[in-house]
Amino acid sequence: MSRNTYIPCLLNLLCQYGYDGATLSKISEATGLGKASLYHHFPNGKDEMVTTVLNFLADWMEQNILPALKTEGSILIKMERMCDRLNEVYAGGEKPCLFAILLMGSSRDIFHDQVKVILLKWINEMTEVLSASGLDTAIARGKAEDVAIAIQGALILSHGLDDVSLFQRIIRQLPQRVCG
Amino acid sequence: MSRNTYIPCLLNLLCQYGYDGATLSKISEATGLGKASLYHHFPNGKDEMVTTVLNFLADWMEQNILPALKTEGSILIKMERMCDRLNEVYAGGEKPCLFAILLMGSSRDIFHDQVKVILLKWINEMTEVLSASGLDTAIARGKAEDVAIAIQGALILSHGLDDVSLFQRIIRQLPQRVCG
DNA sequence: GTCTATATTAAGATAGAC
DNA sequence: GTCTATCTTAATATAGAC
Repeated sequence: MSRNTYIPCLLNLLCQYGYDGATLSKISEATGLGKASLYHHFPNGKDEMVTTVLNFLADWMEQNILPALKTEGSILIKMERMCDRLNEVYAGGEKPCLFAILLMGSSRDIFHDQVKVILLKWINEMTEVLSASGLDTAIARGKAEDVAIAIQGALILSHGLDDVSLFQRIIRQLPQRVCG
Repeated sequence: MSRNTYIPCLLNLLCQYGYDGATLSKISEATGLGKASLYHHFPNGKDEMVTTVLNFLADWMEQNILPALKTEGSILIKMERMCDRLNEVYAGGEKPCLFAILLMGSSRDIFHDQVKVILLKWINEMTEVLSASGLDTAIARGKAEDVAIAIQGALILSHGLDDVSLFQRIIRQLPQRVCG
């Protein structure tokens, strides 16, 4: 069993319980591995597990979001494809964003730099695509930021209000909104 | 010393360290009270401290955000006044939102209901103001949600990217955007 | 590569003196 | 109303057998 086997399980635990709440006991139970076995796969303990998950998410973005932004077609099409993938990974708004989770509270100092790199890559890529369509660079950057803001905000509010329809509406309207 | 004395200190600790990270030891040090003294003021421990802070924030909203929305003037003016207060309470984007913090991770189950009530009150109030100006109710509701989404998303991104200019831009543009 | 058993630390919480 | 001292539990982490 490679350590990659446990990444989806770790991601779910972190999303559900947060960094502090995802204890080694819970991880042990969910993975079916004893604590000592977890340290065999992740010698640096929980922080290494989280870093591994973040690397996985960075890869996922590279292989899903960025290709969606580079497909042939209009900006509208590109944004629709990206939103489809975001809708998948956030399970229609049911699943919170690990980036936001790790940025709040005690885990922030540990993982902030890694999260920042991922978020920046996403926003930079959107900015580039929008610029390439002839938009002024500053305007493109602002629109890219607005997309990330809307996604993150919609996830927070959907969880806070127990109403995924907020996230779903944002996902549906975003492509048009970026083009408008 | 009433327990209200310690609310600003508790709020800061919770915003900085999160629910799990704001330990009784840190609270004891920051307030200058021993652990046993903290239990004198908050017999139910940390959860009662957090609930007290949430009640304070609900009051703060009642006395700051809602009045701003009810001042004389156009929707633009109302929104500008509300944004001024939000800019204050979030320290220009430097300070994270306790609601978002508590909604993520292990504290979610404990405080979700209380947070939901506060967020709903805010959104409902904005919806009412927008409706009163002649807007269709569903449209008004959507715009109100969009405001909350933009604020929450901008706070997340500003912290994630170490760049409060995102929050400040959103705060600046929101009033116009709601009216557009 | 997985386990049992355990070490170490720190968390939340309480008793009882002053 | 605040304190010192202590209790209980659970967290991360490790040693060493298999």
